[in-house]
Amino acid sequence: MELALKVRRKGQKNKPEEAGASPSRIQERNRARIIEGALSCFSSKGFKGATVEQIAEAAGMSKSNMLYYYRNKKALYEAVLATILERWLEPLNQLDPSDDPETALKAYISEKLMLARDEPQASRLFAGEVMQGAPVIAKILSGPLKELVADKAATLQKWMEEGRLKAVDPVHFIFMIWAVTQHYADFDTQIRAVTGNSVADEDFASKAEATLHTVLLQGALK
Amino acid sequence: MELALKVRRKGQKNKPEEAGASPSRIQERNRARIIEGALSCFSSKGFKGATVEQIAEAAGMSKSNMLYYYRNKKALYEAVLATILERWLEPLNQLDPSDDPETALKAYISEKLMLARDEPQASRLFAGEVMQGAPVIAKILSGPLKELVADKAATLQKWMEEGRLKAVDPVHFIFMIWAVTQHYADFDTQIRAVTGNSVADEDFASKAEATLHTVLLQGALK
DNA sequence: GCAAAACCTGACCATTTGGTCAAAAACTAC
DNA sequence: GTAGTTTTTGACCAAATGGTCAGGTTTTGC
Repeated sequence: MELALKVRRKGQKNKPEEAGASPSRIQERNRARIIEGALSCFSSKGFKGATVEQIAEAAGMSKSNMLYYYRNKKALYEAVLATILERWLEPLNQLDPSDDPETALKAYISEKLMLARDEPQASRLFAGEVMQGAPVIAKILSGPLKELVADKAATLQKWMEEGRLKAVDPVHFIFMIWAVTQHYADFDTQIRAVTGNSVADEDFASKAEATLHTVLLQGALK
Repeated sequence: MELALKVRRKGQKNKPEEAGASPSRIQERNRARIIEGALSCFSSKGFKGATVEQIAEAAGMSKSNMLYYYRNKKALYEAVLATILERWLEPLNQLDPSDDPETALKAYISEKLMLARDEPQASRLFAGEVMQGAPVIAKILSGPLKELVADKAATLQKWMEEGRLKAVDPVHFIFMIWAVTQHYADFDTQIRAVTGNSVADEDFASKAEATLHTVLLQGALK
């Protein structure tokens, strides 16, 4: 099993910075650890607040070794963002014009809420990046994301014209869904303080999901 | 006009740290400048990311002089948070059991949205503090805020029992209002990138307000 | 087994940064 | 004007931190 995986040849250096060549087992493992540790640190302390030493410790290796894999702090930060970005924006894609609006929206809301539950750190990192003016991901927001939103807004618009959805501004409606679902990750501390519970708790998550479904769908469906 | 304002006497030192004695004109002015500059810096760069030098510059004075008014960075951060906190949590108070639910909720949503428009930096600072685990305001969240939410949840509950509001979880409904309104401040960068507009723009704010009213109220009213 | 490459380490350094302090300047009350 | 107080400054410092580097260790391909 797993034969012929080594493509690298002698005399062909494979510096870890260059993503081209196939990474070794060690590299894969360490890269994953580093990203994980960095996500944890960056999301809870911000870019400046997280130190490379802390991240290295969270990743279970020395600072020097970590810097062997990622040139510097900024490159590491960008790598973490790149890792979470796709998964973060992707779910919106599942909205299809040929779907039943109620079913599709319900599923989308649930998926976003589960994402907030399962990856709260990613949510917070993303939020932090945007709140600081999105210095790293600005182009993605005004490029691919903008197009994606335009596309899905058109889908909502179509449903409205078919009389299956109330006439509300589709873009603002999308923002509403993002806001209420991500809130459960980003403001988890506040929610814990106020309710004693968190979206990590199954019953609480169900209650949240039910409320979002009721309000958003009854508020939007015709 | 403005007679007899000087209460201080000779031989009675008035160190700026002590909030007791009446502050001088200069002190009042400088304190205000500092808080303003600090809010701007902290909200856009986070606690660690903002340097005392930058804050001092934003406040239009030397670092040393700023530290004459606030012992250290942490004290300054706490002062900024204290300044915005009351205004931030207060609006919820206007929900009164004797109000008409539709009118009251509409007004509350609008007020929160206007707050996001007028004080986006405060919103972002608050969000950042909570996202990092609310190290400074934890006690306020689990104390006064928790009580306030419990009280207002009871108000919503009463409206539900009177059949004037759909039976949804009142606490989650409050969270929804917070989430969608603050989103316009906290994610302003993303909203700008995607739509080209911001809640700072009047027409855009109206559109947002209308959408929030429609969805949240139609989703909650009976 | 033996290069060569990949991986890892600890010592080291330059810079940034929060904060101190002594003394000068400006203001206030009389 | 002058003495006492408040305000302001700039020089200074210690700690933290991001990053480098020379060299050691392990792994890999053959």
